[in-house]
Amino acid sequence: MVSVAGAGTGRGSPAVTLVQLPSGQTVRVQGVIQTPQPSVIQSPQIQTVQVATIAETDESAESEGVIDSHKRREILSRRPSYRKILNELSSDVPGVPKIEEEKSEEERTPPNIATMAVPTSIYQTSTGQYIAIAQGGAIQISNPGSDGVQGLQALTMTDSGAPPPGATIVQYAAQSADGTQQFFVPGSQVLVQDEETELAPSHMAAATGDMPTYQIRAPATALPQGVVMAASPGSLHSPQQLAEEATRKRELRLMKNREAAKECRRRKKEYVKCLESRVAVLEVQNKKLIEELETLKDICSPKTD
DNA sequence: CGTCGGGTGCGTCAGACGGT
DNA sequence: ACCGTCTGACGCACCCGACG
Repeated sequence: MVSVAGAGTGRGSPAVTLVQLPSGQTVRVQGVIQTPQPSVIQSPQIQTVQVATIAETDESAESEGVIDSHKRREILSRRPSYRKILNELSSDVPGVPKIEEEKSEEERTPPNIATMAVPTSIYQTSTGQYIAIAQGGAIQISNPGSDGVQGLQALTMTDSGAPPPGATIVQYAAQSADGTQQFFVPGSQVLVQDEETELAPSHMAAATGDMPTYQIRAPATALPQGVVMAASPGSLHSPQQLAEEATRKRELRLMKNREAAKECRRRKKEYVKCLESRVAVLEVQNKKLIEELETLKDICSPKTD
């Protein structure tokens, strides 16, 4: 699980130990005695761990009477942000990767767009994705909430044999297909029909490799079923329109929350991995401390027969 | 082969939290 | 105060190995 390779353990020079973590990551661990920190227990790195384990230390805190009930309640009710905790960990431990801060849409869009061939139009979908249509007709989708690898998806335009009147089929390889997606393009609409969802009502994300079909339609008189045009509140009149607007808002909220939940789970997994790595590192440190303590004991109190 | 239990991922809801 | 985001909790579906 964790392999340790000693390197430069000579006295007087900083002892460096290479620790092979389960994830394959190699971490350099310095000899603790040479480091300025007086005690491992008082290491500032522990503070961030305490944030996540406060609930478990509730009993001891109560027995000590150090924290009054109000304060404790306030602390207990505060949920940890995996990003914050991990970033605090990262600032303490250089080897720990940071979770990238979410950038504002204005900030994170340009790098993706910059790699494109001067798009003539950039649109945002109802799922938060950005769609850029270049002058050559190429369509690229950038997913602001995803990794860089997934962030840019290339669409391929295909002229099938007999497309529906006024429709162009656009295909792209999606990393995950989560239900029907809709996005709106002024002058034309794009309807994503997730065949996986339609044919098999399974919600599992095993649709990797499936090819949802985009249909770009001209703003015809009748909208395709399932497509809801974004309407400004001022243009709503009838109760039916209000209900549709409420439904649309709810769908949008659910969609965003769905994505947020995915992202949260991803961060949580990353956070747990980080903690496991720290456990591995601290175990190695602890082992080395014990060994050094034994060595010092031998030096200070040689055996006398 | 059918069943059971554990593990995992997903969607949704509710509530806390932070920004405006 | 309002709104968007984040995250714990819950229920559900699916997968997989163990077991009879």
